[in-house]
Amino acid sequence: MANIHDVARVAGVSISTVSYALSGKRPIGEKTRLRIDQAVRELDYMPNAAGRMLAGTRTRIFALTAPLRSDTSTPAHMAFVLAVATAARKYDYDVLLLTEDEATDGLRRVSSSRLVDGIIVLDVSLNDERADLVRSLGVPAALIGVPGNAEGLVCVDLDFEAAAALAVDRLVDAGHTSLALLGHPQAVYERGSNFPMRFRDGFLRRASERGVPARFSMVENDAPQVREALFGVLDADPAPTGLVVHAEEGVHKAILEAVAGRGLSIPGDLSVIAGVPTFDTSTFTPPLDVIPLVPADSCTRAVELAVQQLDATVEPRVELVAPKYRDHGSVAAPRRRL
Amino acid sequence: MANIHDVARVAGVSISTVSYALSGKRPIGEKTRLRIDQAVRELDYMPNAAGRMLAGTRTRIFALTAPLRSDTSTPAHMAFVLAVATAARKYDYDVLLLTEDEATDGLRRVSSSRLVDGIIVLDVSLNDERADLVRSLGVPAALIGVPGNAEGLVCVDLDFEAAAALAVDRLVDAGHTSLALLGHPQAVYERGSNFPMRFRDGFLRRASERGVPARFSMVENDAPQVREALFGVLDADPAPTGLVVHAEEGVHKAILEAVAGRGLSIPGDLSVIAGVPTFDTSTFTPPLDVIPLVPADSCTRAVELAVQQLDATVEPRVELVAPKYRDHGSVAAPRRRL
DNA sequence: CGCGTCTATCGAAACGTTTCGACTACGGGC
DNA sequence: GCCCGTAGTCGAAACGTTTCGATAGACGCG
Repeated sequence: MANIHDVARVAGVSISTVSYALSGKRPIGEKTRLRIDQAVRELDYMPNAAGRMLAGTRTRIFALTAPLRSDTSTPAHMAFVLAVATAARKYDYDVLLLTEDEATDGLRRVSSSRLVDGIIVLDVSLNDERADLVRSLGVPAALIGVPGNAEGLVCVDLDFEAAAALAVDRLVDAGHTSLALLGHPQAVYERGSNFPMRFRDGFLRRASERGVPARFSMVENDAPQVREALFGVLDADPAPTGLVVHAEEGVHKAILEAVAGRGLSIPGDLSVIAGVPTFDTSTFTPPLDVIPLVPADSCTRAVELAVQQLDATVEPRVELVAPKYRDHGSVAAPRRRL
Repeated sequence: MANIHDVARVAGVSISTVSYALSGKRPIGEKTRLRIDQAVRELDYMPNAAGRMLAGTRTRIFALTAPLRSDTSTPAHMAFVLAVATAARKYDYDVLLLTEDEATDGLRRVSSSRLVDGIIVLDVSLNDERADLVRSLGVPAALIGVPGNAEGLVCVDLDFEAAAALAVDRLVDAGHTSLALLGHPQAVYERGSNFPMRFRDGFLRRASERGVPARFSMVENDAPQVREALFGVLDADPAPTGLVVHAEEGVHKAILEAVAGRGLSIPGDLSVIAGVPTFDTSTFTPPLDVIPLVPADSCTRAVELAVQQLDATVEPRVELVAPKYRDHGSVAAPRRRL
């Protein structure tokens, strides 16, 4: 495998000239550069990563810590991992994957051995020990999600409260006077991530601000229980005519089936909005209006912030990404009460 | 950040002594080692990864290439990624994640810059360009899955044909005389991975060997269509009393619902076996007998084989992992024909 | 007492870059 | 004619390890 000395010899220059020609950090004569380019191609030269890391002060690697356990990993997790990896490549960074059982030890290891230049933290929970660790390590880092104590940290996340509020506004603006939110299974609210709560709180607060009665119900991820929960909600008084769903893909499908099974039409009898899913609701029958959670949005920004920390100090902050509404025709004015 | 020179100075020895003390590659005097250990703790020393890579000939990093696109990533993919990362750590290896759109370029990049010691290839498809690339790179590698042309490659995979045959045997041994397989959506068989076909072929072949009529039907991932496909199969003549399902989790659930909805009991009216899922079927209602696909099995072995290639030549091979059957009571003798 | 054989340790080279400082040659401004 | 700045190039140091070969002392043995 060719190294920089080989290239220098073939091109008839010194190695520093080769280095500068490749990095462009100093001007190089036209024909010299051509000879060097030629030699590089001829030898199929590619700089050795270890040499580079050692001499430069960058490894061009980020650690990505995702609390992945095979039992709790949804397709959404994967989408985030993917989005981080893709965003990192845009800055010529690679991604080293750390798993759940290595969460803190792994972070400690790769950062104090200087294997990585920074850390991206995924799926941050309210009481996340990785948040404290990152703070104490003092390494460039960006969290995707907001921990209980975000002091001194750089965090990025979708504005879940605003997303829920946006859903409420849409429904109320369309004329609905009674709303409901079907949420994740109870376990999700108890352990871990705080975004389901933020969505729920945003929903209830805005409904109250708008003076509209609203109920919230948690739903297990299982078709019969979905149906039961849905019917329970729809039979309330006053019966909700606007529904927001914040749940897994399977639950959405089960809800649509149950709605159809009950002889209700969307949006004729019931207006429905899907809240912050990572999957595509436009292929559902019927397609659902949606306020999507786009992993690429938060992840790109997080990587960007991590990169900035490499040669400048970045003020700690919580950046909330504004939600967007996508209309697919599942919201309409409520049918007149008889 | 302390380096090996600092440790040497504090311990009052030379750096080579420190290195040998830490690696254990040469004998070190008792009290010298104690002084070194003490210095290491005192300074919180951790060897610099880049220096190590450069001097040693190992980077202690594997590349993991997974053809992940956010649109096609199932929880199963994640389970494999996870299993590889976990297995790698057992050998003190870290995992660098390469994504779909970087598949070949990324592999080329990380291997010719010597950033990784080897490559683990996930979710190999029949006509996988990564297989050819790995062959031509001549880098230690292990594929999980079997490409069309496996020549010169080290591959590991579950023995899907044997798994299907095992399912057939169980049902036939229990007395069933007509079987059916509900498989993945058609698209899965057309594009990509070959394991669904291998499972299907194993099923049909063993059924034919056992002289039992068997039908195969592809099922879209959508509850109404699942029901339709199921009923279509059950209404065949002779009506199958033994059913094998090779599909996503949601499809399994939809099938169980549809079976119940039709007033059929498991295993009273219908015996059901789940074929090579990565999810847990013991919590279904009713729990299903299963021949599980355990990501950790193949992944651990693949990592092991990659590690072996680092300092020995490993003969190219396709290693098929033997399937195991787990009984949860969803198979019984068929009810007597009236 | 001299020799070989250990054990424990050291010094120095090597890994492959990047980057700093120095040098030459050249052109322009005064 | 001198001074300065700039383009283009080179040599050497530095990054932090691992590992080879050498050396010094201890020990047993003839």
